[in-house]
Amino acid sequence: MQERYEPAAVERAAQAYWDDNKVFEAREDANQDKFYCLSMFPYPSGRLHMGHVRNYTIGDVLSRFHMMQGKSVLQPMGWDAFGLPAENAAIKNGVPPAKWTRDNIAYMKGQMKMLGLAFDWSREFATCDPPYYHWNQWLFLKMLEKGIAYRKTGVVNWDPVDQTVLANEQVIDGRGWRTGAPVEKREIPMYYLAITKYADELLGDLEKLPDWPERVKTMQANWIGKSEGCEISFPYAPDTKALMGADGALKVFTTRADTLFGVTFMAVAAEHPLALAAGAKNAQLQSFIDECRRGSTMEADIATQEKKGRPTGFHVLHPFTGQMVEVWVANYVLMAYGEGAVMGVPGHDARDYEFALKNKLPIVQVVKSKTGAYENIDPPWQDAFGDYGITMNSGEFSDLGFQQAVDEIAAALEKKGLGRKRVQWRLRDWGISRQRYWGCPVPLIHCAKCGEVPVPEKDLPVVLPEGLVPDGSGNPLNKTPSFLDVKCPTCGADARRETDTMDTFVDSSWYFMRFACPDANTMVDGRTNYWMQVDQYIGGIEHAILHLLYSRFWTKVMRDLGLVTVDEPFKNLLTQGMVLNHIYYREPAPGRRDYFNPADVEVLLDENNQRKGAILLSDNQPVEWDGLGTMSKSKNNGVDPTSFVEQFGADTARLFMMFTAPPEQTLEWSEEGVQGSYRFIRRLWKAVFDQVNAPPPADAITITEFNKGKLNAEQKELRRIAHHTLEKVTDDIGRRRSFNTAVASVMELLNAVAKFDNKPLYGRVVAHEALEIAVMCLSPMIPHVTHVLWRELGHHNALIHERWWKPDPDALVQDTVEISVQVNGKMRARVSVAADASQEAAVTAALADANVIKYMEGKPLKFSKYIAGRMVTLVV
RNA sequence: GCCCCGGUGGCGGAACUGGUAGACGCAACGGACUUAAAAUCCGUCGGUCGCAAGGCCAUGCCGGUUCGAUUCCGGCCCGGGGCACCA
Repeated sequence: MQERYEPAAVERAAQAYWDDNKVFEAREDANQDKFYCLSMFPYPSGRLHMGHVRNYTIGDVLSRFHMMQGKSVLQPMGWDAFGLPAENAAIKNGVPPAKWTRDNIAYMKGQMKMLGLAFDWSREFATCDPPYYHWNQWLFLKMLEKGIAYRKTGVVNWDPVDQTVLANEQVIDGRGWRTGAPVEKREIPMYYLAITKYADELLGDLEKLPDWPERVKTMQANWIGKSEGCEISFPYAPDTKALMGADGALKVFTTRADTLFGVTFMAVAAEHPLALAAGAKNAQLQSFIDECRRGSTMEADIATQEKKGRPTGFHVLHPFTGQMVEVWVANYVLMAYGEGAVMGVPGHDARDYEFALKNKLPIVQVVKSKTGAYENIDPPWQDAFGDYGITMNSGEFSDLGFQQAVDEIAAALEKKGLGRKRVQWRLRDWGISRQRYWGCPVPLIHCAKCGEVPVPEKDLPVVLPEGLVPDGSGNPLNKTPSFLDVKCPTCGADARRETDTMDTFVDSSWYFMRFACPDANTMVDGRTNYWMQVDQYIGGIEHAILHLLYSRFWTKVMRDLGLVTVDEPFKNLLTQGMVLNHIYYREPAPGRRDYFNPADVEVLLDENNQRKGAILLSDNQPVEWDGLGTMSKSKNNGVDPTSFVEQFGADTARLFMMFTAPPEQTLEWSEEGVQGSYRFIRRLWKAVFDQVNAPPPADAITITEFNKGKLNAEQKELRRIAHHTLEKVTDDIGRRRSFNTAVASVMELLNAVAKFDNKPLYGRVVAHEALEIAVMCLSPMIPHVTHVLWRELGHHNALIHERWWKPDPDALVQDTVEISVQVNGKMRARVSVAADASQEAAVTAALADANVIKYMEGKPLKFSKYIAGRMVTLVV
């Protein structure tokens, strides 16, 4: 064994062994437990960033750990290959998206291989491969048959200069990113998937996911947003009857029917039919409606914009009092939620209150608090009273609690035919049409005679032509006759192919099922039922809602079509935190910033070890610090995985990421931390080197039942630490997924080995066993170096093929334990008691301590408790 | 604006079910080795009072529950993620 740790040689040797022996090719084996471990597949953006490395390392640690538990492990990798950046690159460089994407995949795959990840590459695919997206199209047609996929209009961002639809991220301050033209909202026909049909199940089945983070489930539940409330109809007043040309009513949905008597106005969205009809008769109102139609479609923008409204001049009637209530158009009412109209109750809703104050509308109090606050205050008071309380000023419905008021009002409305209780979901159906080239084609044909005709199954997949180069002005498929021109499958006449492609979330909604059977000539096969569910899914918290919800929905649709047996795709979910680095810059001119990579900057500390500034190493001149941010090209604070591995090796990168922060938290990059991880691996290498290169021990015998009892106290203690470490690491990786504490405990073990005297009889055997445990425990995190060290410790079997050891119960027993003693909640002493001491014995020992006696001040004991192995608490 | 999460020494973090706050690592400081540097090894390391034993303060801020709160409850401040066409 050589004394020096050389990561490049070690990693080459270990990777060669794994490749040559196809160690990570997964096999379906009915006699073994299976473990399907999946990291979210990447978008092939060009190069791996450290966030990817972190994500895949977490998955790799778990995969290797479960392999060593004797499970049949599947850890696949693929590419989420359709999407906007490829089109942007094409616009910039004139390269077809397909070529750009496939080049990126080749480069990033090389980077992944360098990291020694235990991927089964035989199952790799990209979502832009026709044999994959074939089944997007096939399932879309099945959904069309079932009525889950359907057509309706939807609102998009429209760039009037480029005559093209823009993604939200292409809208900058309300203007098109390329043209600078003010963006308009435009309604166009689109295809939708009826995810709302599954709203109840998607909400209820969150209970079937005990191993998901609570916060993700909460976010999903709030997103689905089940509200129980009332639908209420406000009949048209005569003026509105005349406008709309018929009897009718303005429908609203509310969760606060108890405030119905507080209605002082109605508000409808700019797209509401009543608004459109009124606008046609009133130029001023029409210009306000036009103003609302400009600007962003994003909810965050709508919710933060100034609340504006205009009266329509038309009225509806209150369902109980018959009073005339004026209808307003307001920019904060969303057409997509509920009925696109709300009743305005300024006394008891914060947004309505703000709106009423601004527009000088009356405010009426109809609920008072149970405690007396907000009782009969002359409006306008300082704020809306939004809490539940007791109704007042509500005719026959006064003096009721919230639930009773809602129940009685709903019943009365139902009798009049003007309302009923119902459930409203916040969740909206999923619009999947994209007016873009680089995506999966929607398999439909438009025929002048037959209308919209599905592409027959035998003609699937509809293959996307790969050589086109978008130029930013619309979808190039619309200029490609070879794609566009097609015969109608029904009547044979000339017809036109649909040019919309699918949202890329479709591609990622079932890729995890295809990894089970990437070569199948059906969508999925029996192997999918073998591998599903994904036992462990790992990815960024930014996917907590959309991707995970769409995948759950898609899985349920496939289940209902009889394609799979599972109804939830991901058993256990880990949402990993982001990787941050420091940001440094100089401002050579106002508004212009030059950013510097943290690797080229030295931090200056003051006498208290506090950061006082930083200088650029190349010129020793100061640079400004702008805090921490995600690694990005624009801030020049990225760390390139390839050059990192060349310098330190993959194991150091992996160890640093696993040790520095728990997986769910953000991770701050630190050059010193990297050095620390590298140093630890060198220490481990040196410890094994010292062990195997010392002269052969006279006591080269294993720890057996026979001689365990002959160990001295120090040897027993090292064995206890070693087996305790094994126990803790097994639990930390297997149950808690707490990799940083697992590493920390092995560090403690190695510290103990360093202090250990291996000269006496059995000493070297005990040290050898401790090092074997350290190497095994670290192997999921740093697989290359441990692969080599395991061999050096005398094992013929490769470490990845070893079964994970179980701690020796004999090694773990302790005769006495140190416990703490609290008097009246304050720590006062530590005493030693037998490990199996009773409460009585422990309390007696505690009461004998001098410091305890001092703080008891001779007072009688009122209460005592022994928390086994930890502490005694005494109250006087 | 709405939903969710987080805040602990100079720094990253630990404390798993309400029971020893600061494991492990980094930085810093002192020492050994060295012609020297690097590397390595040994030691100190929240604040404060004390010769010491030991005491007091301290987990973003304010308040509460409890024998006991980083942990539970209420209110606030700050930072981050998501908001449906970035993926």
